[in-house]
Amino acid sequence: MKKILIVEDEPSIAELQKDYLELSGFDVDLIDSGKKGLDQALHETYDLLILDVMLPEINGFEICKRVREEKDIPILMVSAKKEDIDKIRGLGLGADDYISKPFSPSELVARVKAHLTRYERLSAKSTQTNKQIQIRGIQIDQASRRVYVNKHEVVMTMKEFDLLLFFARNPNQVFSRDHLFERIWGFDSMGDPVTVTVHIRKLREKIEQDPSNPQYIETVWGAGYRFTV
Amino acid sequence: MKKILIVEDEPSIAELQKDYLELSGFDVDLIDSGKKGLDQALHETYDLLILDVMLPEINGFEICKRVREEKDIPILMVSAKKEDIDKIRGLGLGADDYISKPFSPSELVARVKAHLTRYERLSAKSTQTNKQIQIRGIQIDQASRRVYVNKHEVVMTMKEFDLLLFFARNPNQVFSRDHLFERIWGFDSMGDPVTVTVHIRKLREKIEQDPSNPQYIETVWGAGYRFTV
DNA sequence: AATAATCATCAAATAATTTTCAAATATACC
DNA sequence: GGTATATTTGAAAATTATTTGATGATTATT
Repeated sequence: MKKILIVEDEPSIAELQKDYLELSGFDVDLIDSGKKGLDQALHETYDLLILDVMLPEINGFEICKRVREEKDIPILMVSAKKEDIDKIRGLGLGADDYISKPFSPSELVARVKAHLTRYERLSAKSTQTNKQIQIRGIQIDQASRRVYVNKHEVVMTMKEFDLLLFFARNPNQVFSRDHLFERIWGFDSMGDPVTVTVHIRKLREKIEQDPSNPQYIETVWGAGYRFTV
Repeated sequence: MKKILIVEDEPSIAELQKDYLELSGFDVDLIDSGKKGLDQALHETYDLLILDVMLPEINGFEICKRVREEKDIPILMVSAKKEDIDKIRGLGLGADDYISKPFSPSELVARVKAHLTRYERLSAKSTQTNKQIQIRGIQIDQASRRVYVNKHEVVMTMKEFDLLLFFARNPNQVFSRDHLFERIWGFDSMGDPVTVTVHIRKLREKIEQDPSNPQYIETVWGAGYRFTV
């Protein structure tokens, strides 16, 4: 869950922001003074910062600049004054975005989400991990089409891989030979579904400890096969 | 000088954008069709992209998605429709910002500047490494287009270099011949994807110890090729 | 304009996968 | 327990994909 810090001294606005962001599933902290806000931002870990420009003690510009020196998180500035907006733009403060008051709460939420998404994209190459399927001792990397059984790589042929992937994506369901043939081979493919059997065997030889006693791909008599989790 | 690509089919708007951005010191290219725009965006180097959503042939969403898969530059989407704006937000396209028509030119310039600044800030750390790719025994210097295998320079032709660079940027992923052909040769390029094969071989002859037993660019039967790290 | 380098095309050779088939084995039902 | 039905298995045949070398076309360089 993403943590957001809001530094805003006007209670009504602060509460409005907090409510909407929490409703969208964020973990929100609220602070009403610039001094405390800066301290909190520097010493706690947040994923995003929302700063009001006009604040007691230390203003939003100053906080932005100071935080930016140390932290690399998205910072959104909020202000009612047009001059402020220009200042945010012009001055190289390192703010990521600005929102002018009055703003619609949904606009705020949209911006927050956009910045968090972008930040994730730029910082971590998280794209790699979401293509991985891990089921019991079997790990499937879709992008590289590699399969590991108990951490050891097992080289699969195309049909074997497709079959395994299909099972892994639909575990604990029984599929008939005909059904599997349609799904993996294509519904307009000519040929005989019995060929599925042979591939099941090949697959078992590669992933099962004892292929005649399968622990992953089980035979369901009269119905088909099931990848058991 | 920062290079910007605008993909916009309405000449009056396109010219307006171009004029203002050039006045602000940017180097601007203008393209009026989605297909050509995507091709240009993928094969030239730009610092920022401005995409109209409604375009002939290929729309802005599609371009955004495809460019994002390869390039890590700010993308601004432009649209008149409110539904589009919502779509840009909602769909995880990877757009960095959206601008609704009609827009003030100064607003556009401000946004462009903001995104370029932010992007520079974020990539500042990795800037050195950005131009150099080092994978196992292979070092690629993008700026000079030089390749070193085990510290020894290997001279590459254009296609060989492009192919290697693409693989190096996307390691451990299987790409089909068709996919590679689209990416390296351009998606609207006529010709046959089998030509990829020949270049793969040439590349292997240059970077592999034993080209018939490749350690870097592996053949994944029935699926394509994979640059293994 | 000549030369060199690169790129595209093709067909033969090779390699790997997929399919087929029949015998063997297992399961369900009477 | 016996029979019909379903599944497994092994090996060979058929198919499909990839590699390779040679050749002509294109492009850049001198």
